[in-house]
Amino acid sequence: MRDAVNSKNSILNAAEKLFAEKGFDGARVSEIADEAGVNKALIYYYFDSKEDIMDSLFSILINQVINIMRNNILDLDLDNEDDFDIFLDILINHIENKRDILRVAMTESMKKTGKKSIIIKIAEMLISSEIETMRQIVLEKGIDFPGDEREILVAEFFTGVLPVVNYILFRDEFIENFNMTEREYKEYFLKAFKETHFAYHLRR
Amino acid sequence: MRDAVNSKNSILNAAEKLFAEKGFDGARVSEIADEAGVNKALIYYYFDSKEDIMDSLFSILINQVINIMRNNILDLDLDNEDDFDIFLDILINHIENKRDILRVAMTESMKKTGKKSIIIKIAEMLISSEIETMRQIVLEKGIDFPGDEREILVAEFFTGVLPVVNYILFRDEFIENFNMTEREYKEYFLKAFKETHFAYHLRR
Amino acid sequence: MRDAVNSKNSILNAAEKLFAEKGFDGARVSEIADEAGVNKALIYYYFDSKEDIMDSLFSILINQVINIMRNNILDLDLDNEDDFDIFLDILINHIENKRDILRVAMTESMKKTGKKSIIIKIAEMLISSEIETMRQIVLEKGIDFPGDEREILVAEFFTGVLPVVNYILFRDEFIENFNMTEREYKEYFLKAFKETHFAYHLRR
Amino acid sequence: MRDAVNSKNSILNAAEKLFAEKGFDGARVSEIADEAGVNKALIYYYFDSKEDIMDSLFSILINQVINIMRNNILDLDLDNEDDFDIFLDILINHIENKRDILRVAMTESMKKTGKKSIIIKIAEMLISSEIETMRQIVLEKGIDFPGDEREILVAEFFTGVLPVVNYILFRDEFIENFNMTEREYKEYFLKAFKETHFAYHLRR
DNA sequence: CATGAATGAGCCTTCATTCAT
DNA sequence: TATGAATGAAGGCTCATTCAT
Repeated sequence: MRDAVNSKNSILNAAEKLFAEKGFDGARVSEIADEAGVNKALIYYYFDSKEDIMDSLFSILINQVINIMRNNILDLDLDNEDDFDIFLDILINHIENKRDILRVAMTESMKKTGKKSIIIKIAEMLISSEIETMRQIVLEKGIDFPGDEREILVAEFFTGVLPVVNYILFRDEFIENFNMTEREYKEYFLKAFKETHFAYHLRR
Repeated sequence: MRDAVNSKNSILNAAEKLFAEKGFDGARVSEIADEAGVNKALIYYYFDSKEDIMDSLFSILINQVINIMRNNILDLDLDNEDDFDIFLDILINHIENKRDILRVAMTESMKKTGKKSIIIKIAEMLISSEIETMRQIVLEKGIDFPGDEREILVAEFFTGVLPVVNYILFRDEFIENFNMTEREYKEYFLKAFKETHFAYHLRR
Repeated sequence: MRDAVNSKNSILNAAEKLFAEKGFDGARVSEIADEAGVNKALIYYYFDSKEDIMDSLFSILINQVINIMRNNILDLDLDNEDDFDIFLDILINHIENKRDILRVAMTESMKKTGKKSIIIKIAEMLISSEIETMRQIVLEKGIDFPGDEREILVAEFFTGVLPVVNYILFRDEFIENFNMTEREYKEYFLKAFKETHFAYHLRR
Repeated sequence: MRDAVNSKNSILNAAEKLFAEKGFDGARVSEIADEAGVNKALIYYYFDSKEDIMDSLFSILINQVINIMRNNILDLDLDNEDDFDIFLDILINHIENKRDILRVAMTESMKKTGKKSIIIKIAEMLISSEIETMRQIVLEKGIDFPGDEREILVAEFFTGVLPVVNYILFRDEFIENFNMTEREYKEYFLKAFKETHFAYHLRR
């Protein structure tokens, strides 16, 4: 191979896949090496430790989230149904693409390790970004700034972001166990999501 | 403390705690023994394997869910705000009490192991119960049976149950990182939850 | 085997032998296990780490040195040739018996690790003991206390103890390479040692 | 700095330092490369293996010993106190300069590897040289050839050379642990050494 | 000469599990 | 029931060494 970039990426991809399947502790470094098609020792040439691989993956994820946010998605007017649909589509698409690493992020974030979890880090970014957007809207349109920014964070996080993430992560199992098609699964979820989260935006 | 029943319970309690903290793979049988104050080998007198401990915990959880469901919680009329509040209170309380094991259930269920996850099992129970309840209402009141039972499952699961579970599981970290009090955290969540999930019930 | 004391001792003996042959870093834990006839993991049941094995060996050595010192060897009058001969005999015998671990102690002590080496620890014990003995003699006989106790330490250590230790440690190689018998080797060394170290005691 | 000769020398110097600090097995090839400021692979351009580096260092040491011996140091009359002082000074100086590599030579020689140790090789050189010198003296002065040349070797080695070597190797630790100045340490040792080894020469 | 990338072998340590009492 | 001792099977990580450029 003799190709540094490819080797390192192979490792990252393999790790992402295996961490998603078995969890961080359940995945074996040797499996990652096999999956990546590289020598096990090479992993330690590029990374300090197994944990360092996960940190790198999380770091990449965070950068991607930042890029997504920069792409003015948040400029959409979520109180408008068409915009909300577009936003939802984009959001689901992004989450869909980051499925595996998000699965890892969720499971690892739920452990009580004492360290700041990656999900919280992402939440921080989202809120600070959303608040910035809001301030601009407030300035431009002269409307009231909504009560407490932390209130928005909590609402968006638990009734907006997390349901979508969970919808993606549990899809395969849901479809298999409750015999529905992927189309039905999506239809049911979107209907419910719009009746709840969109309704919430409307009312504000 | 040193009799049979207590030994077994000590082990289960210790395992619940450690699985919640470190995940199933991260927790060590010897740690469980230490935390439980029993000899490591004794664990294998009561349980076949480490996995058997978790299965036992999940089995207990499922029985508790069944008991909760039997206690006619589902007889409440969720389209009535007072009833919804009562229901929400009870639900949150129950989830609160099962915090640790639910944390384990969530993290383990998110892995792509191929086996039916415990979260799916619980979802199955909830839907079959809810549908049974509905059938009775349909019979008694002569009203229409709602479109598709699976639609209800999806809606209830992703916009009802999971947000509440996540609200409990992420509490400590949220409070710590976004400097809010426990009271504020609860207030913000309940407000959002009612504006979404309760609104959803109303509209049906 | 199922015999704790024997297992632990087997490990210690095997480690002593292998550390002496190959040095601490050169010896393999698996070799130690094989040599001891125990499972490799059992080593970690009794010891925290490979280093802990060596520390235990050194700790045992130090205790033995203490015991040797307690056995009033130091009460001998080293300025009397017969006593000196007896003393020398005892000293050589002891060192002979602790050959292997002393070999390890010497090689490890020569590394510049920054930690206090075991050879220095033993030297400390010897000097404090010798000084105590001297104080008593001074008190009993009313003679002058020799100049500086540290002077004695240096002299005894480099012209007394270390030569004897080295004489033991280099024996096999000397005999093999300079074709002498064990008897000749001993004779030559004792002659030289008495002409130097004993002469030194005499002159004081 | 970056030319061939310097690269090789950097490697040798770095290896000497690290072998002295950590022993041959404890030192890492990558550390040597870092310390030398060269690429790790370059080491294998100049040397066949890690062991080859040490062999080169020992080879250099032996050549230096030969040079030292050629400088007619051994022509001094060690039975004359002034000459003995001069000799001692020169000897200590030389050993001082070869400190690090001598430390390695000592520790590696003490292992029971079966191979002829470098310390023994040096001893061989010393004795053959000394004996040659003696034969000349015997021829020139018509005096008796001393009993057994191996007797001389043993005496010189264990009561002459090794004490001086050890004095150098243990200096730093001695000074630090027995709170003496470097000057005191030297004074005490020289006094003892002369009272023993010089006295021995006198008596012959 | 020099170097970034790669690797086979193996090392220390751990862990779930079992055995004997 | 309970436990100290024991073990097979890895697991993460390291290291001397080699390769390709």
